[in-house]
Amino acid sequence: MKTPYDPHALETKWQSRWDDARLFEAPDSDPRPKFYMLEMFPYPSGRLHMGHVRNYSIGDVVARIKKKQGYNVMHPFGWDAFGLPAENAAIERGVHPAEWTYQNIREMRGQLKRLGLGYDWTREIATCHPEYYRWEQLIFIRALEKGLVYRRKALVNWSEKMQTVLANEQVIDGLDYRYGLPVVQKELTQWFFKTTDYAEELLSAIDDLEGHWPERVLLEQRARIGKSHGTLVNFQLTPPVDGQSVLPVFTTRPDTLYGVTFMSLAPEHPMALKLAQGTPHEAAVNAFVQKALQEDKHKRGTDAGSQGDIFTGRTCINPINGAEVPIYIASYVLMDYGTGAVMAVPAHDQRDFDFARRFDLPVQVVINPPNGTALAPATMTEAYADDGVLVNSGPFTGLPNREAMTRITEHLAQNNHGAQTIHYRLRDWCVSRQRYWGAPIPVVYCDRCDVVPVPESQLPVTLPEDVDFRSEGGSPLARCASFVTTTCPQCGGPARRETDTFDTFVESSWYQLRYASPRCDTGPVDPAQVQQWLPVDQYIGGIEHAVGHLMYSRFYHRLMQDLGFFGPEVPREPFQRLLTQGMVCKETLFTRDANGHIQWHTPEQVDEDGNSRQNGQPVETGRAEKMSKSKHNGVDPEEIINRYGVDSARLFVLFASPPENDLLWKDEGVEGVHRFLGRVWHFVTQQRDAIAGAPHTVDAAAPLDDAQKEMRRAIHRTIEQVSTDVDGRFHFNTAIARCMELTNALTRFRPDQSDALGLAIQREGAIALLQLLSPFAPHICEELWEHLGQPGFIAEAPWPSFDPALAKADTLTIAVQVMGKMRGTVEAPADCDTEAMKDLALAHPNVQKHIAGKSIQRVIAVPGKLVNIIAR
RNA sequence: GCCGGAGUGGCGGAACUGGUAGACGCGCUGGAUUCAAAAUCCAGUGGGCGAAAGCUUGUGAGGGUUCGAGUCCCUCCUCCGGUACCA
Repeated sequence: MKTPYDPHALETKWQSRWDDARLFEAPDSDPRPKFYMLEMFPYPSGRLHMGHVRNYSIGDVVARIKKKQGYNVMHPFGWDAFGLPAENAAIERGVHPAEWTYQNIREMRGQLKRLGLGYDWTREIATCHPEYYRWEQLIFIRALEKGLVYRRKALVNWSEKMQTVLANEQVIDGLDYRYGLPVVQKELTQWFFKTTDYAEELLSAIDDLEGHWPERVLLEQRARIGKSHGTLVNFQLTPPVDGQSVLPVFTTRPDTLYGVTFMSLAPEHPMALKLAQGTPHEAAVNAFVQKALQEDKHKRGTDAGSQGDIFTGRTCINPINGAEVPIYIASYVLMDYGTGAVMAVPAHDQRDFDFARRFDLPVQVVINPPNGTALAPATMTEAYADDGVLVNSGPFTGLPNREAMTRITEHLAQNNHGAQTIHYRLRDWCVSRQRYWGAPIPVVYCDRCDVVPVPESQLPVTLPEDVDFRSEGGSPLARCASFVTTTCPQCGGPARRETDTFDTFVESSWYQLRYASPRCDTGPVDPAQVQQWLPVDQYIGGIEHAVGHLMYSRFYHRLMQDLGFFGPEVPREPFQRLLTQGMVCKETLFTRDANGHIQWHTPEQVDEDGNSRQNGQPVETGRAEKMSKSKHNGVDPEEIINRYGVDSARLFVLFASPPENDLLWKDEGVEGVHRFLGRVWHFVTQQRDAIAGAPHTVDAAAPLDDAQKEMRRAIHRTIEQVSTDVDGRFHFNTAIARCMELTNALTRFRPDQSDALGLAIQREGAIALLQLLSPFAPHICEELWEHLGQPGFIAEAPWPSFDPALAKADTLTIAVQVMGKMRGTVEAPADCDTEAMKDLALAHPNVQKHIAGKSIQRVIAVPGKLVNIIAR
C-alpha cells in the first residue's frame, strides 16, 4: 500500500496546528536561555520574491534548530513600510500610500505564512504605523535636546526628476539609482544626526565583531569611517581676507611642510570667491567656480585636465618657514574632506607633482630616499612618496621623516600654528527627505521663537490623509496647508510645521529594539525587555547593507542607549553575529536586434527551435544574474510552491549552495530535492507499522551483525556531522547532503520483520532522520513524526544526541602510497598502531609490485589515515 | 588605480587544523518496470590508455616548500565585489 506524498494538504494542516498551539510565540519570561534571531525586514512591495524565500528560510532553519536546542527563541517579523514606491503608486494609480502599503503587507504576510516560517506574529510591526514612528519622533527630540541632532545648510544630491534629496548610495556615477537621470548639487537646510561623534567608537568596536561578522563587512565599515592621523596647519593670510587671517589645512604629511609650493582650495570653499575679490583674476575665478559647482561632483575630477584649476591671485604664508605660497582653486579638492584646502607638495605627492608640471610650478625636494641618493627637482619624473630623510627643512634637516612628522607638528603647536589631529571620512547623517510617505520630522518654525521641537505630549505628528500627489513631484506635505499651518508650542503664535520626513533608514535603525517590546506605549522600548532580549544573537540579510543600514543601526543603538532609553548593561552592539546571504541568480535568455540591442526573454517566450516567439530571433543564453523583472529571469515562489510544495522549495534554496554564496536557480534542482522528500516519505510510510512496533531502544548488549553495526554507525555519524555542519557554520547544503546519505542507507537496510534488533535500529534511524531534517523541511517531518506515533511536535522535540562510540568505525580504510602516489588501500582496526599499519601497507600486493628492486628508506604513517613508503 | 574575495567534472557544489580530490544533488548513459509514456527503481559517469587488474593525467597558469599540496609561500592570468582625486 502506497500513500502518495501530498505536500499541500499536510503543509496547510501543520501550519494551522502550529498556529493553534502558538508554537512560535516567544514568552518574555522563560527559564530557557534566550536566542534572538532576526532577518532584515522587507519593504512591502506586494510580492515575495525568491531572495526573500532564501533569506527567511535560512533564518527559519536557524530559529528552529535553536528552539530544538532548548533556547527561548524570539523570531519576529515586520515591515520597513515607508518609502518612495508607495508614493509612486499614489501618483501612478491614485491609491493612497497607506492603503497601498497595508494591502501589500496583507498579501505578503499571507505568502510568508504559506512558507511555514516560524515567526512570532504577535510582535509584528510596521514602521509606517503612528505607534511606531511616534517613538522615532521622541528619540529625535531627545537627541535634539542633547545636541546630537542639528540643522545646517548642506549641499545635497538633488534629483530634478524626483524632486528630492538622494543618499550617496542612491547616486551612481552622478545618476540617480531609479531613473538614471542626472543628479545635481543643491543647497538646502537639512537635519543631521551627529554620527561623527561616534566615529571613534564605531571604529574601535569593530574589533570585537571580528569573527562574528563577515570580514568583508568589517572592512567596508572601517573604510567608510576612514580614520586618519594628521596635522592641522594654519597658513596665514596677510592681509586678512574677509576677516579671516588663517587658512587651515589638513595633512597626513607634516614632514613635507617645507616642500609646499602652492595651495589648492575646493571650488565650494567659502573663501574661494573672496580670495579673488579685487584681484585681476576675480572674473575668471567666479566663472570657474560657477562652472565647477554646476558640474556633476563625480564627473568633475575625472579629467584632471587643465580646465580643473585656476589661480586666485592671492598667496598665503607657510607658517614653518614664512614662504609665500600661491593659492589655487582646484576641482579635484573635495570640500567635505578635511578643511577643503590642500597644501601641495609636488616633490612628494603624485597629484601635486602632475599639477606642478602642468603649470610649471616649482618642485621643492624635502625628503631624500634612505639609500642616500639625492632627488633633483628638474629630472624627477614622478613624486617620491616613500619614507626617507629630510633635506631643505631648516632645523629638521637630517631627521628621518617619520620622526619629523611629530617634531614638526610639535613645533607648529608650540607656535600656535597647528595641532595634531585625527580626521574621519564618516559624515554626519542627513535625515531630511522632501517626501510624503515617511515619518514627519517633529519640529515647528516660528517667526518669533525660531525652531521649536514639538512637545512630547503632542506626539505623534501624524501624516495628513488628504494630500495632493502630483507626478512632477515636490513635497506633497509642503502643499498641504492644514498640515503646515500650526501654532507655536512656545508662544502660541502662528507657525509652520517642518514638511520634511525622515530618511527611511531611521526606522530600520531601531526596529530590532522595538521587537523586544513591540506594543510598549510608554516609550520606544521597555528597558527591561531590551535587557532581556538584546542583542540580536543572529542577524541575516543582504550584503548591500554592509555599510548603510548596518552603520546607522550601530550608531542609533548607541544613541538610544546614551539618551537613556535603555540601560548601560545592554551591550553596545545591536547585532552579535551577522550572516550575509548571497543573491538568487538565474541564467538569462536574450535576443539581439539588428542594432545589437538586447531583448530579454522568459523561458516561456522561447519556442521548440530555440527562437523567440516574439521576434523569431535565435535565443542566446547569458550568464546567470540576479533575478529581476527587467531581465525576465525571475521565478515566482508561488509557482514553485504550487508545483512542489513549500518543503521542496525551502530545501532547494538551502541545498543548492552555502548561504553566503550566490545561489544559481535550477528548476531541475527543485525536482531533485522533491524526489528526495518523496523517498523519505515512502520509506517512512511503508515501514510505518514495522517501525512503530519496533522496540524503542536498541539493546546495547545485543551482538550486531556487520550490516546492523554499519547502519547504527551511519545513524550516529550523521547526527554528529549534521550537528557540526549546522552549528555556527551554517553549512546547510552539506547537512542536507548527509540526510540524503542517511536516507539512502536506510532504504537499503531492510531488516526482516521478525528481527527485533534490526527493526529497532531502523526505527532509531527513521527518527533521527526526521529530527535532523525537520528544520529544513518542517511540514513533512511533522507529518511523518505523527505517522510514527511520536508525541508532540517534532519542532519542539530536543535536537538528537549521538553516541561517539557508536559513531566510530571498528575498521578504518588506510590509504597506501609509494613515493607519495596512491597504490591502494588496506583495512585496519580502528586502534591499529603505526607499526601495524606499516606492516599491513607493506604486505599490499600492489605496494610489493612498486617497491620491488628498491630499498625502503622511510615509511611515514599517519594514524587512521595513511601510510607513505619512500623507496629508491 | 587601490583594497578585498574567488577560480575544483557537463552543472551547483564537497574535501576538518596539508594526508584516498570530486561527498550529495542535477544532467547524461545503460538497464528494470510499462502495451507505451510519465513517474519510480537499479547500475555507471573527470580525461587518456587498457578486455580486466591496473597505469597515467588532473583542482586557472608557472615556480617553490614537503614523504605528501585543492589546502602553505612567490609570480602571473581571469572573473566577481568594494572604493575612487581622502590631501
